[in-house]
Amino acid sequence: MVGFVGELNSNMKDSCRWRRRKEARPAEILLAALKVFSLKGFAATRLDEVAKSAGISKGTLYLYFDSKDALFKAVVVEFILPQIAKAEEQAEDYRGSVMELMLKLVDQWRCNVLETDISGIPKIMVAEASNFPELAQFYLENVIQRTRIFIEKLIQLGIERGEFRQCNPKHAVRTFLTPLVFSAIWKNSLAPFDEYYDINEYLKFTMDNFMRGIKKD
Amino acid sequence: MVGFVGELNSNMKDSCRWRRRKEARPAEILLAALKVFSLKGFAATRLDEVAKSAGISKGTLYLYFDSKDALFKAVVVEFILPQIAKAEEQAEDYRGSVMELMLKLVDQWRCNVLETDISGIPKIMVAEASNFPELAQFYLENVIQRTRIFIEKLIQLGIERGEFRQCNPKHAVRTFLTPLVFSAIWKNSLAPFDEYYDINEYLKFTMDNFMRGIKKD
Amino acid sequence: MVGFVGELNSNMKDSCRWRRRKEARPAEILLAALKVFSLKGFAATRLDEVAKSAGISKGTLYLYFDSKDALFKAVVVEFILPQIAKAEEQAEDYRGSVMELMLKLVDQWRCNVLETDISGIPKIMVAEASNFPELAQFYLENVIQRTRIFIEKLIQLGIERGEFRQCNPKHAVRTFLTPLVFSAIWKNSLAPFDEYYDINEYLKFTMDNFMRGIKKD
Amino acid sequence: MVGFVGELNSNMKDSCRWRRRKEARPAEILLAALKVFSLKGFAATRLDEVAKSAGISKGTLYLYFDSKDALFKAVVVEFILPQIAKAEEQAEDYRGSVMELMLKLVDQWRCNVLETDISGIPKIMVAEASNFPELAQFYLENVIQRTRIFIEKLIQLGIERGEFRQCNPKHAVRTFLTPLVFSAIWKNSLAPFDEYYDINEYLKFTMDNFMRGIKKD
DNA sequence: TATGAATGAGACTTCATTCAT
DNA sequence: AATGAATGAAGTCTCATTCAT
Repeated sequence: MVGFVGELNSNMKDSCRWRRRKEARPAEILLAALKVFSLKGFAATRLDEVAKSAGISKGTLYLYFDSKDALFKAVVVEFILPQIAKAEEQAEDYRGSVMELMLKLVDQWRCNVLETDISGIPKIMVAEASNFPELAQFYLENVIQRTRIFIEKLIQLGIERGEFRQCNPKHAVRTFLTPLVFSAIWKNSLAPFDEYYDINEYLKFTMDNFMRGIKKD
Repeated sequence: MVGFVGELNSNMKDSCRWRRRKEARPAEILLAALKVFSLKGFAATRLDEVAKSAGISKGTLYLYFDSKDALFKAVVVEFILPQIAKAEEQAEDYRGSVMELMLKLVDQWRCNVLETDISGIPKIMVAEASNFPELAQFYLENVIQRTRIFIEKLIQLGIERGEFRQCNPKHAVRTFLTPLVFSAIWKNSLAPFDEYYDINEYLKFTMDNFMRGIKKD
Repeated sequence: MVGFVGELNSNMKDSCRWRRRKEARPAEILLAALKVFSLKGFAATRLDEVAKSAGISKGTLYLYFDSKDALFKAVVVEFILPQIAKAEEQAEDYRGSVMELMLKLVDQWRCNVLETDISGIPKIMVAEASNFPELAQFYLENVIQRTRIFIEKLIQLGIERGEFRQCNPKHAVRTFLTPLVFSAIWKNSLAPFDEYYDINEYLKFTMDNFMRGIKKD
Repeated sequence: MVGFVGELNSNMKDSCRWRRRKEARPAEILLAALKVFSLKGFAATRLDEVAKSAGISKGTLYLYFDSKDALFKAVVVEFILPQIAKAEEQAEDYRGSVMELMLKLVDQWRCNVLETDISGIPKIMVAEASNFPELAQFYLENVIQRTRIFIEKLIQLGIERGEFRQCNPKHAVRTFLTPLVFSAIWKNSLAPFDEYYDINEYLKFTMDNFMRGIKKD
């Protein structure tokens, strides 16, 4: 439930609260911070709450992060970069049609991001971009653009192979990515107030419709 | 005068919480507040700044709005409801294919929302939903669900008329709306940091691809 | 007792606490701050205490001064510069021997600085110089060096007129000023713990001995 | 071992408050603390910095000193008392004129105090007196007054021997000591920001002028 | 109606002190 | 004896809100 960071803690029982845990602390703090930032946004997040949620005192936060700003940036940077890397790896040795690969990537993304706390990051980036310009810049360059380039190549390949119709890949990329990002944002904002809706079904439909629209013939 | 909004709230507890205090409409205040909230988010918005931007003193704000919360809610409610009404009107007397109507609605929405300050509202709703549960509830019921139902009927009609293939309209609605909402969110968050990109072209492509995917054959 | 700043308040009774006093506030705050800084030093001074001593709330301090640092600097700058100007004026139209003038200046200094709260400033400058390098720089240039140059000219004149023996004025200046500055420092540090001692008598003796040592023959 | 200091405190309440906890002398700690306290003042001194400067961990400080207060007091007491004793010894067997002895003492003081880190102590005493009343009391009794009495006897002797003119020794003592103490204070406060100035020359001049003023004829 | 000076609760942050190792 | 991670009290500073004018 806590995603990949949780693994670091999995062999630690609550009983060892008294243990020195310098190694594990940052990951625990980041996880707690991700949760609270995702829920409340940057300004409304109280460091007290993050600390309590991480099982430490407020002062201890400052042993690991210089400031609330630094913690926020670390949350974004530390959680998101491994996801990009992981996605790129998955694509590397793929054999098969571009369409199949793209659907597979959607599935990976669903498992690794959408269904974990990491899904909170797009929302906090979107909400706080103008308050953290350098972070926004960083995110754009290292996450957004990197992803766009990666997907654009696939679409280009699909066009060349005759899987996809002739079209502007720049638009196609964004059309493909929008439902993914949006479902993460929605899940962490209004979905809890909305009636139940199976996001899997949505992704399936949306992607199917995307492929119907973009495939040749 | 106030009744319009009041009616919509009639099924909410404490409904008059974000009603304006005075009859005179401080449109400048709401406009200024919309701008600042859209840019900074709720918590990072300073009432000082809103007041200055509206050309009044901070104290005067309190003649019209009970609190920062109330101002925020008023911004959302006052700007967004007329948009829904306007969209519904436009559909009413339409003669022509469903597809044409839907594309026309996209265009209307682009002019009336995306290219105005109103486009800031989806972002602030998404960012602050969990900090304003009643507002989230209100927004969902009066904006999101109302829009969904409206569009769902169109899609249903399209299917019945044989314009669209047989499919689950619930998913189709969300697939259709996602690019609209997302482009508004993006414009008010990361777009200013992104390279230039013509959002019109994006909407055209996305909607075209949506229609290619959903049309019969 | 409060010195020249007090005059600004002299026509205001306590009863008008409820009055707007934007004009008078800064002077009141500076006076209170001077007292507390003089007593406790910079770091040990609590803004709560300054505020209470000035009869205002903690937040009000920030309407007039950006930070504790800014308040501290303002205290030094605002109180000390007028003293320098006043001293220079007094010297301007003097007719008489240099020795008489210098003794008169000592007397003026005693009345205007030593016996007022302003005497606290040399101590706080000395104590905090290394924590406020720019302030130290400012103080040296605008207070210390200006005073030295002023006195050096007098001594030079005394030598030329044959009142004083041939000597290095650079050293004579410092020899003359040291007891003045030191008595201000002492009064605001260890004197309260010391046995009673008439500082007037000290100044008289010290200056008399200085003049005995420096006069011709 | 500890007795030496202990005896001096025997007439003070709570005298052992600033005694070292262990017998082993952490001379490095006191030296490091002297430096940092002299530079920054009491409150602005971080125990982290003292520890680092002494090459130990922050926790280790507490093996030797009960608190920051205790460390501060120990610094003052441990460094200053031996200086007094040393000065008194030097005077003991002196054969020659009082004037010569006094100038010799100035020279000793210059070597042993002014040119060492011990010169920082007068500044920190002056800066922190009111925050450490008992320490101020102790310093006055065991350093200031002891020195005054010592010098007063010399001056008295000088008057009796006809070296000095008839004058009030109480004032003469302070006039003699002021330049010494002040030069130590200055060196550790504003001097680093001031233009270069040879403090030796100053002392020579000042003492020469003092003697010119006080000698018979 | 409009102002803006004043407030004070509440947040971030620091750092002396503790204590399990 | 020595460490350094952890704590939490206390301070600076912010800003929504009030209220006398």
